[in-house]
Amino acid sequence: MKSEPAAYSINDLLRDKTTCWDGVRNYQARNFMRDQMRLGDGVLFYHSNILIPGIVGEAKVTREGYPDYTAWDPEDRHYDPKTAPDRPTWFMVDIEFVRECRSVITLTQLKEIPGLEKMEVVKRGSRLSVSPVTAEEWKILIHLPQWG
DNA sequence: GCCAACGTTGGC
DNA sequence: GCCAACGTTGGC
Repeated sequence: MKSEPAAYSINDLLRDKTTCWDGVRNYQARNFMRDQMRLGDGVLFYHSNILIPGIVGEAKVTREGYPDYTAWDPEDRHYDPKTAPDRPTWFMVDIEFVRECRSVITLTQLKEIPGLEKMEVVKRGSRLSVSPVTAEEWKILIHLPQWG
């Protein structure tokens, strides 16, 4: 899961322990949260739009897909006037902090590791804020020395 | 700050 | 349903 640290960082998650992943307004990303993420699933927390983008920590899913209520809040930055009150368009999951990397697994490094070529985040022009990680990719990533 | 990539919108 | 215009994302 990608986040701009200026908006919400791994340290924010460390402080909060848990958070709802609200504000996603992209159908593909929504589908992953609504249909594929399951209780206990591992999550890699990625910082985007920063000097050194990359994976900075691990989290896990603590609540499966449910309606993102911010879509109905006119005061919210992600308000979606087209979403009917009784029929949610947007979904989110809850995640919980697991651990922080000792050092960032940088995007540059990710691009050099064999077996990660197909990861969404590694692809050029990738804009999906939520994307799946295969079991093989997870195995490679979770054993990197940056976890400490 | 630039710009490529790409999703969304809206006119036709 | 096409496609140009536009807006957003995000690496650099």
